Amino acid sequence: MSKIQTGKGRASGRVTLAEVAAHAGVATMTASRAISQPDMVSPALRARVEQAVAELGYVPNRAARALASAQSNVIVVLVPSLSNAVFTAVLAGIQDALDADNYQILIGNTRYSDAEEEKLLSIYLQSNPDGILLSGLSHSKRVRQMLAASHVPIVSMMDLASEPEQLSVGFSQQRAGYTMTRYLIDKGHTRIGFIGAQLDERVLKRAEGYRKAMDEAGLSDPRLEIMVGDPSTIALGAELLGRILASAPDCDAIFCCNDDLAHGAIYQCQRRGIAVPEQLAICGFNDLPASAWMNPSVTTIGTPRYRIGFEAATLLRTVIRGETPAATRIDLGFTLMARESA
Amino acid sequence: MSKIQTGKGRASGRVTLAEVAAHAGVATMTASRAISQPDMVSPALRARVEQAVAELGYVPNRAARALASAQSNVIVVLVPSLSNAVFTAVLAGIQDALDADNYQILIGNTRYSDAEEEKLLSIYLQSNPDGILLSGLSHSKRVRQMLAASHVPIVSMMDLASEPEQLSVGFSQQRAGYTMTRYLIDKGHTRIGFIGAQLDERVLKRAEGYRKAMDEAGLSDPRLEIMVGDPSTIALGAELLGRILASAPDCDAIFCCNDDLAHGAIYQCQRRGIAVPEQLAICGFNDLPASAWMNPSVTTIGTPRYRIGFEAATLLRTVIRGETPAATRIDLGFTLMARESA
DNA sequence: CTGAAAGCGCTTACAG
DNA sequence: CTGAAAGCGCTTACAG
Repeated sequence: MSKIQTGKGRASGRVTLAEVAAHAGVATMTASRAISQPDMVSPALRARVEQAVAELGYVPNRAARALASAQSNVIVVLVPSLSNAVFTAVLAGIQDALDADNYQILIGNTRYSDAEEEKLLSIYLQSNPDGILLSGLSHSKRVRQMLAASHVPIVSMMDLASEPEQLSVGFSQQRAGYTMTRYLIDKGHTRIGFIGAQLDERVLKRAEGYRKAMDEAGLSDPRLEIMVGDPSTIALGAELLGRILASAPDCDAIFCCNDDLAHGAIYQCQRRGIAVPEQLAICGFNDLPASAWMNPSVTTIGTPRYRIGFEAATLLRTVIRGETPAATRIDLGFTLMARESA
Repeated sequence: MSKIQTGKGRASGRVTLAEVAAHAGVATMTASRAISQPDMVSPALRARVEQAVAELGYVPNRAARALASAQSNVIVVLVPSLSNAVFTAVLAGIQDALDADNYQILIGNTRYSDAEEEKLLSIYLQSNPDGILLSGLSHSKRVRQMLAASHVPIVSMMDLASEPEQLSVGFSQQRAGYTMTRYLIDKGHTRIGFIGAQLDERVLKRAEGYRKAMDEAGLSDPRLEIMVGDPSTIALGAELLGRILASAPDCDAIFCCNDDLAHGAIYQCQRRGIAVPEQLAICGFNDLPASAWMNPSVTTIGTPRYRIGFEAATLLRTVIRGETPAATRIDLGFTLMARESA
């Protein structure tokens, strides 16, 4: 009883479990159980502990729990961008999937940089995460080494892995690029340009799909491709429209690697007096909200980003629990949204 | 020496500091210092420890460090949304400000919900954060109690606190709302509508500013106000345009509480054949990227969201270090962006 | 500059 | 169902 102190603990200045236990008149570990595994404690003691927790304003120390249990309840999520609506939707899906469990989600923004990804991973690995959600399949050697050494379960999001041992949830970026290009070809376009920015692995795969379709149709022409490493923005789309029309003035359709670019290209056409789609068809990728509302509305590829996050988190949780997942490679597909702009 | 094991630690399955120390032939605490305070260790020993770290692939256990040092190096950030570009910009500013330091940033998305904010805060408080960055000034009683009991330094973002003891970084939402409304009045508009969604505290303050300006000009009319709790989206803007024109058919200008709504309203005007700004002026708030590019380009309020994050994090860091900040209330202002739509 | 000891606040087997 | 003991992997004063 005399262990009840001032209500302030020691080093951390916080109430400890031992103080709660003393206050409730039980052993520390009974208090621990009353909190973590309430079913294993008699209702009477449980109630006393709960009351002590409330009276003392006890806040568990997560570091102590993690250290003692060798279990962090942390899940790390690495995304390349937070300003891209695609990844914020992925995050929303992850949050929803993990909401019931007591996981702490560590969100890292790699900003499309290998160095940043390495840095974040090395820091987050210090938290001994239960699992990791990664964006994309291609990572630097150091990242792969750290990941392998950590023995932490990983699920890759956005695209599908070739080997089934690697857990992945997404859709074929290449097939989506191919599908959109075929759509434009089937509409009768013959001079179809491709505008790619950021040049992350997903954009590169979409470009591959574009090239495949163009090759098959005998329509390939390097002048029709504009690829730049800058981030995808509306402003860049406007600029690249000018670049591609300079490079291929007879261009009759443009496949933009994502919607921001397509929006910028369309706004720029409006300023230049180019009729979309009559003179120039323009389509995008990802189906951002504005695409359905702009005038003209934008033809694009709808992507299941929320579901990617949700299913990836669900899959990861299954693996963390030691259960065997029904599938290790979950293809969520994509949808061609045919609208006015192409 | 015989302490060097298989390279695998015990419970956590990881290499420990003790193993690193044994490998380097030094005491555990010398190894600890070589890593945390390298200046306090002789170059020779430091090199041996560093080599041991590399050879063994040592990853520090953050939970153990936090527990022993009673210092988490965690900073909690609570934002109401991740799909709103305003808050992702705030986060980018925070990241940049804290990049050099070894902080782990815990990002929580409260989804504009008090209950969710309480839940996240109670979980994050378990990590014993060094500091907290909060969005807005108004919080539930439980949140205020938890915050007070925690004794953790807090900086509020987005708006300015009335009491100087409360650290805050942002700008006056009310003044911004007033400024935009005055602008419309000065342009000769007399039937100025206000469309508000989400109805978080910032929107409410902007509405207050709108009302003040309208009152002063003797132009107030409740039929000119549409307030709904739904999240701000382009789709909602399109819908609310219809609602306000039904409520006040003679409306000659609309102040949308943010850009998404303004975009939707403008797209809807285009579909209905209403000329913007000739028949109806429309303006927004926040200056999202599309606002500068749309046709017509959108008159709006430019807000210093990136800088809010950056300065708030910088202020918090100052306080955490025990230093006295130059100012406790940092007004970053706003900018009226007069463009084509109003 | 270097080190042996104690302790951070929990949980995990192990008994009873 | 309940509890005394040991230990998780670090760091913090305190000596030398």
